[in-house]
Amino acid sequence: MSWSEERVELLRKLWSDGLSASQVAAELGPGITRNAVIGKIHRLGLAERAKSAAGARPRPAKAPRPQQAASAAPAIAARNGGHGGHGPASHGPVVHGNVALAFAPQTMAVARVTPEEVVIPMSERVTLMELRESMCRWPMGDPTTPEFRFCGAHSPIGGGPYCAHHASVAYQPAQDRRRRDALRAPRYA
DNA sequence: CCCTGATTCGC
DNA sequence: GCGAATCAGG
Repeated sequence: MSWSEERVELLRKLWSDGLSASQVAAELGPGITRNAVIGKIHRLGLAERAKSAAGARPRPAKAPRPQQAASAAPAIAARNGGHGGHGPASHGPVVHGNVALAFAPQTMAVARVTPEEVVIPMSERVTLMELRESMCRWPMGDPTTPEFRFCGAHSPIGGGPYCAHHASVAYQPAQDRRRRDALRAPRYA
């Protein structure tokens, strides 16, 4: 992998946009590491960035709290904390089942915010390369375009795939299944 | 432990 | 010039 003019140009753009070195590396594709980016940045003399970008939070750590549905989320974590099975594959289905219980009739009325109503800025979303085990895997955008991203918020739901907010929608009760499925599995022409 | 950028130094 | 390894820090 060499630094073609194209790559350097993209590097300059993304870096000046305030993306972190690892984020830039992910955008440039496999074969370009965070270290490679940082090294190049220094060689290009781009080390000093505008403070606005440096002070900003490049990390997608905090997703906006789902105002009311959040109260149901801890119940899910509590339930999952107790059993023995480890590893994503083993507890996935269990999470699903327990969540259905967590959203008992008295609590499920609160899950009225859809993912589309919660604005997660592009800068906080993550690409597949940036997605970590600890991040929310909720897909955002059209997967057939380069703009496709994942939510990326750190998922507090005991080892589950989604952040509290998206879990609240993903696991809506059966009566809302039609709307839920429309949100989860959009068709792309 | 997750991440950040900075620096060194063998290639 | 390049970037993995390492460092110092949040």
